[in-house]
Amino acid sequence: MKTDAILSNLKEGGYRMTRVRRAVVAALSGSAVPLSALDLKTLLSEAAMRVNKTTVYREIAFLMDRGVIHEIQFGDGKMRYRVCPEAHHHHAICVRCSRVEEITMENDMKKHERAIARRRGFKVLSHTLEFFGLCNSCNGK
Amino acid sequence: MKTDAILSNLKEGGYRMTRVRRAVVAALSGSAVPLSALDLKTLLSEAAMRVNKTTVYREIAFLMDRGVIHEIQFGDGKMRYRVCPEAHHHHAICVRCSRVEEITMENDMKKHERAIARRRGFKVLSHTLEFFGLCNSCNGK
DNA sequence: CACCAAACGCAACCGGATTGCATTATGAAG
DNA sequence: CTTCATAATGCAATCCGGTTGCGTTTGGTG
Repeated sequence: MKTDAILSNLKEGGYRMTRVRRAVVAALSGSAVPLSALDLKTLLSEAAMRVNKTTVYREIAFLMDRGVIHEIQFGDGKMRYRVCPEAHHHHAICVRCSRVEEITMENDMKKHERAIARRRGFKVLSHTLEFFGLCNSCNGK
Repeated sequence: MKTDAILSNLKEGGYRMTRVRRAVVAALSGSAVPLSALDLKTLLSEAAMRVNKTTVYREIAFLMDRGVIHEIQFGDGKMRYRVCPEAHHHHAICVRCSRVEEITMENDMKKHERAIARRRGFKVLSHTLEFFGLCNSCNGK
């Protein structure tokens, strides 16, 4: 589990180690699926930890600012969060179980971005790419 | 302008032609940038048409159900809508002027989807891909 | 232990979107 | 032209994810 690595990094950065911070980082780094703010609050509550939703949102903002986590849009109006991977990548999101697989295709995307710049003078600064479908274990059920 | 074509299609489908429907379709098919529900309400109001926001939302749902328009996520918490193009495509969204250009790269995407299916058994049902950056006229300013 | 900023809790608030219900108006049938 | 069913509309209340202002608590250092 990379929870400890994240926490010690933050500690070295001079940030405080609070119960909420520990719990949020642990929940996010231990989850196979991206979590929404409410998901996090529910998880912590189930662990007998009383937390205010504002605190959850502020902890999310804190971790986002430090590049520890990033957000994913599922398209249902709720932001989901998960710990940042090493390199930029995309997601294959299972519409049944919500599990997320990471897809790397940066070489191809770079190629496309260059083509867009060349053909229409549009300078790409960022992009979002998500695949929705059925994961290996959900497919066929 | 394809407003008339859309409206006559709906009419043939047996749907009523109301002032709001006419105005919403005209606004969407005449706009270079995707419009939010509030954008639509404001536009209609400026055309001296008094409309309730609920009606706007319901008209959007109606047009979505019939495949006349589709929604785009800018990532700012507001859905935007625009008339469906003939073929599936993606967007290059200018972060300065919000203008949207259509990008077609379905052959490549199909290739990627097949690769994802082959390599990890993930069956892709749909995908979203948006490029954010500076359009030709905004770039360099 | 004392201190101060970071972190927290609470309540009120915001804005996009939805719902229930009563009312209006479209378009077809007579 | 009138009648009529129902699609469409308006209104008010509500939901829900997320934010803000402010007073209080707490982590961790001196």
